[in-house]
Amino acid sequence: MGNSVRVRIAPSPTGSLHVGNARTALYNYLFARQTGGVFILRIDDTDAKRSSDADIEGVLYSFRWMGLDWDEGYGAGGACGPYRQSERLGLYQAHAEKLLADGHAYRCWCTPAELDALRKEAQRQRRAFRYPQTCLGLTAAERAARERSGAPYVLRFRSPREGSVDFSDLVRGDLSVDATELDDLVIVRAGGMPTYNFASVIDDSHMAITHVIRGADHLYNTHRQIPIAQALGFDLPAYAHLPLLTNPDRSKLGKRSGAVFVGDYAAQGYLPEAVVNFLALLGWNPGDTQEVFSLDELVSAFSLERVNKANAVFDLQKLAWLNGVYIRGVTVEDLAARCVPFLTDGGFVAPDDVDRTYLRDAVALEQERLKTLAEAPEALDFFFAAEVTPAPKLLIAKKQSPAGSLGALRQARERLAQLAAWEHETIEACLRGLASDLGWKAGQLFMPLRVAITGKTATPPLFETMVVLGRARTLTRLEAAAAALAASIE
RNA sequence: GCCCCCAUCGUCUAGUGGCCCAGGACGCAGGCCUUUCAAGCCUGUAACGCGGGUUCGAUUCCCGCUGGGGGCGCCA
Repeated sequence: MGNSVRVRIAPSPTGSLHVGNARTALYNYLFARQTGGVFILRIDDTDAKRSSDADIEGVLYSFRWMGLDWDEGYGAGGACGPYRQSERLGLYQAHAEKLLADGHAYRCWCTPAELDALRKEAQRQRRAFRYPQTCLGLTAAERAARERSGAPYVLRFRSPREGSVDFSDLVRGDLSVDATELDDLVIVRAGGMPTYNFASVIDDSHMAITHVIRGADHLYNTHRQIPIAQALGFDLPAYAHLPLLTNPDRSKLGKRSGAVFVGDYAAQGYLPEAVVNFLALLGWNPGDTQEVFSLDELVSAFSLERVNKANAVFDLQKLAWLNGVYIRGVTVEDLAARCVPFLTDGGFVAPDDVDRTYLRDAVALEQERLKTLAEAPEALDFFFAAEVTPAPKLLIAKKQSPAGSLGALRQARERLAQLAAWEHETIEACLRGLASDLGWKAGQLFMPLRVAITGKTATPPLFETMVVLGRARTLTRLEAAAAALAASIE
């Protein structure tokens, strides 16, 4: 297994996992699992401005939530550690010195302000900005003077000036960029921190990454990284650039469209299974008509060859549908357990005082109605509320008078109170009998009763609801509803 | 502005020269079922961006255009 697949996901610790990065992680995971390879997690935290342990945990939490476990890397150990770039500075420094010594890199003293002015000028002249290699052209004396001055400097990579940088992408085919388009990019910042493109190349090589699978927004970075890797004498990994996820307006998925973090979807009551399934289908398809996949099924069905090139709009409606599919697919016990956090947040049940049986029976009635877990509090409110307050108007049966409706409510209460057994069949027989005695259609009677015991017009089936609610609650609510209707008639 | 990439129903997509007057899914509309709402089932709606080629024949190949996207940081 010396040449087995090794892939990595390298998030920067921003506290939240962007769904685009989640999709990239998923594809890396699927590819690794399918090939029997190794899935590695590296923390790319070379931007010291934003990097705390808490931020890392936030990102890792989302990976775990999706079920993407990594074999090697941050928190899992491995032979290529440490897996946090801020702890690998010595390695980058050694490579920087090597490039400096062999002329592939040079010091640059240009200040951010100077560069900014240059960029603006280039823009004014309507041409692409490229670092003019000012500091490369310094005379030995000038260079010595700057070095003596102790002024801060960065290290720039000396990009090739001729030819082109070519590679064959696993999803997009042959790609080429003319060397004249390449800039002398900064590889080490003032202060010694490496930049993304530099640290990434070194780590991918040192961690023996065989396939770099990342978003298409990195396409140009690949053209910039290849010369660096070559200058360092590294073997190149294979590359696969994934189509971008976009907003409905086709722009790169970002803040402007609301929820973009995995955590947002968890909070909105989406199941990880649905999110994973949905993300997998954005940019990839199995070649047949299957749409619902477990993570394991994805592992065997996935293939880089079937990844698309065109960007994909992140379509909430399809996610919602898939979420419903999964909600209906899990066991009632499982669903009830998943609803608990939302119910406790809504104040409907106390975390440590949940009547599991009652909760399970109530959830069972809403299972095929819920689109998200977050809907549970509102959907189940009447099961947990001390009382419901139906609008008197809704207690009046269709095509019947207020007085007649009041009578029906009272009779229903009386008859139900006398039932020997509180079961679906007995309740149904009782109420259908009442409707028939009244000369009403069943629906005419059932709707007011539904409103009386739940407070709303859209609910699970009436008899099941009464069974779960129990006789006591049902009778109390019928009584209260009758009183409310009576009051409104006067 | 410059460079690169992409282009099938509103959306996710199948399609690799004839099987396609383009298939599936979500959505939407209608129907069935039915005590409401759902779920389920059925039916319908809707697309190959445009113009040139190549070919007996183009959604499929080539070129151009148009449109869209990404990149152009001492962010990743």
